[in-house]
Parts: sequence; structure tokens; C-alpha cells
Amino acid sequence: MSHPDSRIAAVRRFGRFYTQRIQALREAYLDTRFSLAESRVIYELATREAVTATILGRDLGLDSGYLSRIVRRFEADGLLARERSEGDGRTRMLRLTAQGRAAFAPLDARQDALVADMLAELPDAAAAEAVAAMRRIETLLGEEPARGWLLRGLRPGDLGWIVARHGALYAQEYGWNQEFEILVARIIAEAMETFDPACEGAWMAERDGVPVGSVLLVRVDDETAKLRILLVEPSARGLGIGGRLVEECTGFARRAGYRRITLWTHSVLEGARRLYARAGYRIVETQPFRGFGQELTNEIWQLDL
Amino acid sequence: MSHPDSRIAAVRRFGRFYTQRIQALREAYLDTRFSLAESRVIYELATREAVTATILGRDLGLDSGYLSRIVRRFEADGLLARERSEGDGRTRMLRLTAQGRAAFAPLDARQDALVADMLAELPDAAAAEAVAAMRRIETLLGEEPARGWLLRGLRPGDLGWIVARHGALYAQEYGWNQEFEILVARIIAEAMETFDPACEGAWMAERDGVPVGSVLLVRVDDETAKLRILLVEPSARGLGIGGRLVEECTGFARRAGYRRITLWTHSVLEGARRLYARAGYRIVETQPFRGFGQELTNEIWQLDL
DNA sequence: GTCAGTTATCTGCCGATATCAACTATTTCG
DNA sequence: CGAAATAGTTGATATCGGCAGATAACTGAC
Repeated sequence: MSHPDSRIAAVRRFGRFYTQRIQALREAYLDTRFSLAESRVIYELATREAVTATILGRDLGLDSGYLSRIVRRFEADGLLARERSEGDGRTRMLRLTAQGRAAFAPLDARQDALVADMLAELPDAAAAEAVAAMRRIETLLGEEPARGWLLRGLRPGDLGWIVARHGALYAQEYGWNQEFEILVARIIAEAMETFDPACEGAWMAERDGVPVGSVLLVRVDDETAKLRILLVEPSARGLGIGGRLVEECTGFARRAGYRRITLWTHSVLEGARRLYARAGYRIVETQPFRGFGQELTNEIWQLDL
Repeated sequence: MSHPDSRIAAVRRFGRFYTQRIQALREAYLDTRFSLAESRVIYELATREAVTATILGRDLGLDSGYLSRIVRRFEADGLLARERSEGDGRTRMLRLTAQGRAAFAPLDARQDALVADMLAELPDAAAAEAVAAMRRIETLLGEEPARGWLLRGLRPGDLGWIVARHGALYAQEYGWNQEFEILVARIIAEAMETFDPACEGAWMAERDGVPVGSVLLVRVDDETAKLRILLVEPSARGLGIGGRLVEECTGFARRAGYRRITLWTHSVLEGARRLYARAGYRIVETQPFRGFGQELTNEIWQLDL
């Protein structure tokens, strides 16, 4: 994959870059009547219909006591109204008044202007790319990484992804050497050169636009299909992706008229073995195997359809 | 890509996202003896050899009076030394002492750990993409983007990366179909199965822990080597990476005693052709070629050593 | 229903943070 | 040389922001 340390360094450098250059955009509050914290509070209030102080404090990372004072000041200035909520007598719903919105407008406009100025300095394509990159970061690092994922066919780059992730993950998790990655490249090349969509299949699992799993089903003979290179990224395990990939192969093989599916795995691959067992596969043969810098035990599993 | 207004909104949303989620990374200073401002100061001091207070204040956006006090505190604690600079009697060069570096180390480690934790939660591809996106933003918005990169040997996952990026980039830039990605997988598999480190080489260019280029030099016969699958990511072009990769092959081939290097390319690949020409290669043969869903013209180039 | 425990909000307290302006020591420039 | 600019220091001061304790309201177990 690549040296994690230099990724860490890159993220930290971005942090410094950001606080130095982009952070200026958050300073729109200067020469307004608001402090930074106040401007963040009024932004949230203007964006939402009504909030409780606790939620506001949690979202903005503000101390409840500090926030309480800000709210009191805003109320005294007529910028917001507090109403006891009917459901819970402890909480008060905070809501901007018309006057509050009027006070927010210039701040909001100023923020827009600062951002617009920054973007205007860039060629259009560069601005578009920068914005796209920001969106991408949000998606990738976002709070709740969508539990959603999808199954799709192959796209350019997927074959290489399969090779790369097999190489990197098996090296990391089991210490297998480069022989294995080379073997996967050969398997992929040979399988795809003779690929027949009528009786063979390849599926990728994708989450947030990033591949997180793969599987191949190839023809051996009229009655036998072979499941190959099943892989699920560690970070995407536990979502049922592996099971779904195996299932997809089973369904496809049935429809294509095969009588059985075989596959080849190793006794050390606990997770994969559990998947196969749960899908009804049984071990039909084992044999010692020396390769990838290891002493392994090969297993051939089979599922009768 | 989109309406300027929605770009502005996207940039502002990213600002909020960042201060909420990533900003946590800047809070490594909590439970250390330093305040946020102090931790930023000591970071800068640890990174640079020696600085004046004014430069430090400008770079970090700190008030000179405030900074002066921080510096005095650090000096009292023995973390830094001040020496009158010989050129200008007004300025004092600030420099961390050994004790200062020792005090910085745990803070630095903590920052690294926080970032590492964050990245570890992501699929590898997602982490790589997020880092690349950050880097992209820096390049696009930054004053002068860091131009650093390095040349290294193969690591797990690199072979797959080569296949993936060839597949994805040639599809995107020239519309080549999957045949090409499959061919690259085969080339890689065959080259690596018989790889002989004594007379063959493989190099990756890496930036911020992310691969951005590759090249292979393989043996044809005792007198002839072949340069293959040269690639540089679009985002890393213009840094001289391509030229350096070609040069690395030339040097290696000379040392290994080859008499010539040949390579195989296509007339549409303008950038690569310019590189070869500049390195002294000459076209020795061209022939029409149908493949990858295109009508192309193959070229064989050669460099006599 | 009672009571212990929890949650939402407010208030007092107070050190740390950060800003402004005045001041000294040098340097630079006309 | 003298005025203006620059580097850095210091004093005064506002306010930021975190903590602890108080109060009121809710929740769940019994």
C-alpha cells in the first residue's frame, strides 16, 4: 500500500495548511459585533429551525456555562427567543427572532464574500477541483460512514485494485510475500482474457465510491464453476458483504446451470472459511502447501447446487 | 462543475466539517503542559532550525506581545535558547534546546497517534484518497505546494496499483477498454515471476505515502533491456518524476552491462513520447495496431547505451 | 407514589488567553 | 544626521472559557 507515516505527515501538514490559509475564512466575524463563538452560535441558529442549548453546545463543542451566557446576551439584545418546550420542562427551545436574522445577514454575506474572493483567484477548473476534493474528504471522513454499500460490475482500475489489496492485506495480516500478489495478477489476467459474461461473473462491493470487496466466478467445465479471490477490506467487515458476495456467486451459478461450485483456500483464513461453511460449502480435500514464504495447508471446498 | 453559489456553500460546509471533526486532531495539546498556542509555537521551533520571533508570529498569526510572553516562558523553562543575531542587533534567533526537543516529543507522538487512529478507521483506499484530496487542496490553494517525492522499490500492493492506475487512467484519458488493464496484469505477472534483481529493476515514485509513478526494466537478452509500464499520475506530472524514472532505468541498464534499451509505446501518448525523446531514445519501428477498443499506432523506441 | 439517579440549564468563580498601546533598542533610508 | 521603520518587551485589561455547584425537571426501579 504505502508508508503510513508519510500519510500521517500529510494529514498533519494539511491541518497546518488549513488553519493558516483557509481558517481566514472563519474570521468573517471580525469587524462584526460578534465573537467567533457567537458567530458560530448564530450560524447554527439561523440554519436550524429551533434547537436546545445542549444540542447546540454538543455540536459546536462549547461549554454549557459559556453557551448559556452567550444565549442570555443574545436574548437581551432581542436576537433570539426562548420558549419552554412542552414535552420537557427543563429545556428551552432557542429560535432566532426576525431581528436576529437581520443581524446574521451581514455576517453571512461577509463569509460568502470571503469564500467567493478566494475561489475567484483560482482558474475555474482549479476551483471546481478544490471543491470536489473538499466534498470527497467530507464523504470519506464523515461522522457516520454510511453503512450502505452496493454490489456492482467491474470498472477500470478494479482488476488492479483486486491485485493490490490481496497483495497488501495478506502481507500485512499473514506475512505472505510478493509471490502471492504475482499469483493474483496471473489469476486475474488469465480469468479475464477468457472471460465469458454468459457463464462467468465478477462483482465488486463499493462503499462511498471506494471499493471494499471483490469476488470472481469462473467456469471450469459445464458442470463446475470456481469461486476465486473473494476479499473484503478489514474496515468493511461485519456488514455482511462477504456473505452477500458468496451468495451472489451461488445464485449466478444456479441460473447458469452449473451443478457445483468449488474453491481453493487456506486453513489460516479463518474469516473466509466461516463464510464458506455458513453458505453450505464443505471441505473435500486438504493438502500441505509451501509458498508465499509460508508453510500452509491448502483446502478445496465444494458446494453442490 | 457547478453553480458558484453551491461552490461557496460547499467550501463553507467543509469549513464547519473541518473545525468539528478534524480539528480534534489539533487538540493533542490537551493533557500536555502546553496550551494550543504554545504547542503550535513549539512545533514550528522543532521543525525549523532557528527563527526570529517576528517570523514565527507572522506565520502562526500570533500577536507579537503574546508571542513574546510565550517565548519568555519557554526560555525560563529551559526549552529554548535566544541568541542575538550578528547581522541585526534587534532580532534574537530562537532555537529549541535538547530539553525543548524532549518536551516536544510526546506532543508530537500524540498528534501522530490521533491521526493514525483516524486513518485506521478507514478502508485503505479511502485513507489514500482522503490524503490525496488534502494534498490536492493544498496544491490548488497553496502558495507554493511542496514538491517532494521519492523513488523506492516495490512494496506489497504496488503491483496491483500499477495495474489499477494503468487501467483507470488510460480508460479515462484515451478511452481504452478493459483489454488493456488485463494486458498490464499479464505483463506484470510474467515479468515478476521471472524477476531477477541482478539484471532487472522495478521502481515506484511516492509522494505523501501514496504511489504516483512506476517503471519496470526487464531483461530481453544479454545485450537488450526493455523499459515497461512507465506511468506518472496526472496530479504529480510536471515534477520531473517521469524523467527521473527513465533516467533510473538508463543508469541501472548501464551498470548491468546492457548495450541498449527498447520500449514499446503508442503514438497517442504525447507526454511519454516527449520523455523518451528527451532521454535520447529514437523510434526504430512503427506499425498499426488494433486493440483496447481503438485503432492505434504502435511505436518501438530504442536507446543505445 | 417515592426516591435515587440523571439531565438541562444557570450562575459564580477565576485563571488563562489574547489584544492594544506605549516603550526601548536598532536599523534603514533620505 | 534625524526621521521613520522594525524587532521585541511590557503593562493594563477585556473576555474567553472551563469547572463546580445549585436548581428544576425528568426517568426508572421498586
